[in-house]
Amino acid sequence: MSQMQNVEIGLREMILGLEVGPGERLTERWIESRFGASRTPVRAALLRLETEGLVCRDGRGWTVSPINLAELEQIAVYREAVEVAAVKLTCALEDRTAVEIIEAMLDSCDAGSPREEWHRVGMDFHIELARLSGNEFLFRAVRDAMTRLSRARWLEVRDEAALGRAWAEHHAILAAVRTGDADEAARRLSAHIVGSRDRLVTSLHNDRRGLRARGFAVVAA
Amino acid sequence: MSQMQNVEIGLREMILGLEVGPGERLTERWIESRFGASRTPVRAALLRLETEGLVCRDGRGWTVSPINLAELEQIAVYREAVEVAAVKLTCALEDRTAVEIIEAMLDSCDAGSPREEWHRVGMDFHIELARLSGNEFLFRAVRDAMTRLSRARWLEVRDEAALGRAWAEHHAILAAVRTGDADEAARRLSAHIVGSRDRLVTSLHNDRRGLRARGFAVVAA
DNA sequence: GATACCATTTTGGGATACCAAACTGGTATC
DNA sequence: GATACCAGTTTGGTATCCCAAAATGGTATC
Repeated sequence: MSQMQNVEIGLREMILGLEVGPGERLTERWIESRFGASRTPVRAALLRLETEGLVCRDGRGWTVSPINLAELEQIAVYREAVEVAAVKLTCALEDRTAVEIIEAMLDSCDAGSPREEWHRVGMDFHIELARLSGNEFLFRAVRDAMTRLSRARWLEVRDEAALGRAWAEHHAILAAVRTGDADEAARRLSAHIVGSRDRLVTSLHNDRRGLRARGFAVVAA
Repeated sequence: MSQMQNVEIGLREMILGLEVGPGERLTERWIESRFGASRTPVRAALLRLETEGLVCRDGRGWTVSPINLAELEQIAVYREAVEVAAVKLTCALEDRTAVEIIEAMLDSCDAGSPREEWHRVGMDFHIELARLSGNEFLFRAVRDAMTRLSRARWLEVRDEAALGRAWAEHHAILAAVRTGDADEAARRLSAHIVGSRDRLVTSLHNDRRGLRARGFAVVAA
């Protein structure tokens, strides 16, 4: 494992896990000492994370990207476009048995599962569903979009009801895919993405004061 | 202008302009001497171009990404998803007068314009059309996809008829956008992308021997 | 007390030195 | 002639050094 991957993976985990807060300043020297690497791999890692939207330039320096409500809304529109395209492709496949793997993944989560598990499975559902399409670009688009959404989903004040609703919607989408009903799958997927976005943005909007109090920069829509 | 941008822009131009052939090996030291920069900015530039898909790793080293026919086909599907989503958003806007700027851009190309001009305008049409949607992610997706297509479009043996057809299709799409007919715009845009892809892939497939003879790596579909 | 100014420190951009791994070319062996 | 092997070279990965610009903090001035 090269130092660059070390820093890239470690720093990404810190950012996605909110160990460094959105909006926080980062210095190359701090990262250097934090991971015991020199500045060369640190800079390489920062350049990569910049393309993922997890860090951004702040004048000359680096900043952990703030949570941006306007961006979250735009991402939802983007997701709708690419995820619906992907699921339609998947429905057109002859062999759609792979959906069962995703169903098993969903079912591995139950009431006793930790929050982290629900969080991860909720993202992987969309990523793996896109992967089934076989289109590398649609897949990467979904994966990258979910990465950008990851922190916001952590911050969302999720009630149990929302988790259960998402779980049911995911299953309904898979059921449509299993039968090859592209229109039904697309309709349900669209509704799911739009609904999730609304709940997420509303929740973050209501909580933005508390989040800022925790040192998390939240940019309004 | 920082050295990193220098190298990034210069190397991107060399790759897109086919001054370095698809599949060609690149060494950091060669780029270093070619642009009079040290390895630090060279590495930063390579990392960026890697995310654009213009260079890729080849074991430990770097390679100018080969032309990949399978990738071209997948990109077309991806483009269809994001461009259609973007144009539908644009049709839903109240103020769509900005399409006139794009029409003027198209009209700036005539029979006397150099090939480079047609090439650039043909890409910018799609990029600027996506920009009108106001969705940053859809815009970036289209821009990045067109960047990846750029070299293949150069290699395509274009007859005048194909240029004229694309020009007419572009105008027809804009006409539909101007009247706000989202379905019509989407239909025409879809057909245009699919048709362009077919011509492009067919042309490259037929020419792949000649291209390989020129030292251009072409990966089959 | 507010502010303008200057010395100091910090920071990112870049250049270079060093190293280990991979590659190359030639040679010796069969 | 083919092949195994070895020394020399090249290459990317990393660490470190230098520099100019920006941030910082203290001080003098009003």
